Amino acid sequence: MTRRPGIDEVARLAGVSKSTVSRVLNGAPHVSARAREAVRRAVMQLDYSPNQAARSLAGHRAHAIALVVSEPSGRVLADPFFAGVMRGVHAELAGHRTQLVLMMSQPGDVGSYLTSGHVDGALVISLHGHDPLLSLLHDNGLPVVAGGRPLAGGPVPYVDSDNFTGAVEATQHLVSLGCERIGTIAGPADMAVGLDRLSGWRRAMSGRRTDLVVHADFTPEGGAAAMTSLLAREPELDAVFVAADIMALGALQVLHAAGRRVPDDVAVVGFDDSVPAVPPLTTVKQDVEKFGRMLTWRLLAEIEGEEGLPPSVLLPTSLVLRTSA
Amino acid sequence: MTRRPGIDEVARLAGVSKSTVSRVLNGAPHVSARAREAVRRAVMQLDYSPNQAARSLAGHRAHAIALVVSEPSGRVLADPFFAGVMRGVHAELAGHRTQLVLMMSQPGDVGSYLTSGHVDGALVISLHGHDPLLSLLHDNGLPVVAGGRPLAGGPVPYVDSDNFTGAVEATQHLVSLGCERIGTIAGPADMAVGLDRLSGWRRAMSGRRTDLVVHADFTPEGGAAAMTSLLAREPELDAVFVAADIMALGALQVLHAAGRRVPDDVAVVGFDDSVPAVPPLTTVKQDVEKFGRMLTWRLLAEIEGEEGLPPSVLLPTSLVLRTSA
DNA sequence: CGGGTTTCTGGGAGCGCTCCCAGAAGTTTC
DNA sequence: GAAACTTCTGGGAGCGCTCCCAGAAACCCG
Repeated sequence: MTRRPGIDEVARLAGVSKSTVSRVLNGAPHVSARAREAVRRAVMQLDYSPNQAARSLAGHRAHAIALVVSEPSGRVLADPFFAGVMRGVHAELAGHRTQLVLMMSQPGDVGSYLTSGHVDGALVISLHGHDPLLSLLHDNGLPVVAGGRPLAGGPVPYVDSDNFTGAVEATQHLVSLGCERIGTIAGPADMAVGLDRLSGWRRAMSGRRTDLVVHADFTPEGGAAAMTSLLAREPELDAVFVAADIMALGALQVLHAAGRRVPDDVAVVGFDDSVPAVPPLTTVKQDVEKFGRMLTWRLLAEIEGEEGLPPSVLLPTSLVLRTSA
Repeated sequence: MTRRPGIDEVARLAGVSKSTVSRVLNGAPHVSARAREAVRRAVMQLDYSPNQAARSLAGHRAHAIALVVSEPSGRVLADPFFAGVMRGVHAELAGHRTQLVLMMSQPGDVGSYLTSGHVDGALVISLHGHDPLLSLLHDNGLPVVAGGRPLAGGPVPYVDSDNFTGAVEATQHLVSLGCERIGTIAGPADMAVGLDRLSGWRRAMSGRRTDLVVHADFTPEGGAAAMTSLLAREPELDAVFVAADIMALGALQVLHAAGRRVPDDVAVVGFDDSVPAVPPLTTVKQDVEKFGRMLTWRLLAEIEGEEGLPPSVLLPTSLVLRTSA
């Protein structure tokens, strides 16, 4: 590896000082067009790329943000929801000269790592229960935005989908179909996304039987187990609202194996619009890429110290009718 | 944000010099047990965490590796294969005090960024065609390991699944079932993973009709389109080897919509064992998490300058029999 | 056309570590 | 008991930038 050129080499070649090169690189004002052009050419010619470590050290900015997956299992990585969010994060980051550092929260060390100036801010996703991580970061003055409403509340801004309304619409659709015994495979009871979708189902079910609830963990296996138990509890079940397409995949397998036709015997509505299934799922669509973009935009704005930012953002959902209900 | 303690504060509290603290932090030899313990306590007490930027700058090590997704669309992010790999990468990285920086290759800038000492090495995944990225990095002396055999060959070590053998087994299974008109939905023609699985199919089909090939792009939509065109070309089709479960999902939808029963009318074998489907897919299983771990282990070993490393690794696959064939 | 203002520029301190070097302390060997 | 190690320790240069400061150059107005 040939030694990389430094900023002073660029400066020498361009016939200006280090300071001027630095200004050009950082888009600072007060640089003549001539100097700017000379630097640009020198950079090109030397294929210069500034040393990130030195920039961070001198500039007190890490030029990086963390995406913290607050879940040891890494389950969320396999979730199409996460993939979409990540695409959005990347899209928003493009052009910001900011790197994305991925972390999986092993309770304990992550907090102090993050608050030590290694990143300029953090996106925390898949938050469970009353995880103290968020307040830890916030109290240390690190800009943070949560992906999904934190169950514990608190001052940390968040971006979330309108899970409640989405669930209401999904369930109302099942009701309007004339279904009588409508169950739900809910998300984890320690996540807002799980509770909000369940609340939506409850709301739309008001006046009806609301005991057909099984919580699962946003995995296909969890969905399958939940479906099995729902079927055991109510063999006459004729509809189910599944709080995530990924769980619906498992549920669909169980229904198929049990000889129940979908939608004729059991109508199914999912959430996320993230996976193709047989039969194609009627589901609540959310724009996950936008979710990721909003999250990132919000964090970058926070880092830049912008004023008058909305505390939180709720993204709309919409029901997509297909075959399963 | 209260000012973070520096290494000299730790040194003062522990009653030793900066150098000694540094040695303890980096696990260097020649430190007395007494000093080591004193430093450990001071670190604890101050909740000290070293400044990464300064470490990198002074130590000429970034303490980070990049995971480069060589695909602008970000398609691969949504692939369960990628999720598994990422879990493996993380697992292997744990305990190595090394961060994971995620990059999506926008041809051009990535190369010079990576070779500028911002990371100690790179994992390049989802390589298409004769992408010059790999040789660019390698020629600049950056440790690199490819995830999936690079089509262009070259000296870069890689980790891959035994796609050829997997495809042979999958196809042989269809043949042994007595299927007559066996098609394949192959992966992209500019990726080794696509070509190798296709070669496997061809090999197992020797002596038979091998024109029923449609390439697709590892997405459900691509799989659906390919299935449609296959069906149009050969309505009597009675089996299909789909080079990825994620594409099989789309294919299954098309078969279902066309009124073809699986496996009675058309037998389907997938690859990856990554998604639950209706009916459950007979598929070629690969251990993606191990894939990620191997990749990372290999890269870290390369960075450490270990000798006698295997040039490349081929992971075994196995056929999992379920309902679809 | 002189004083103010604004735009541009270079010099150089210092960010918080690592790592080389040289010296102190402790251990072995004949 | 002196020489020859080995183990431990502190001092301090320097990694490659950013950013503050002060001075030079250009511009503006009455």
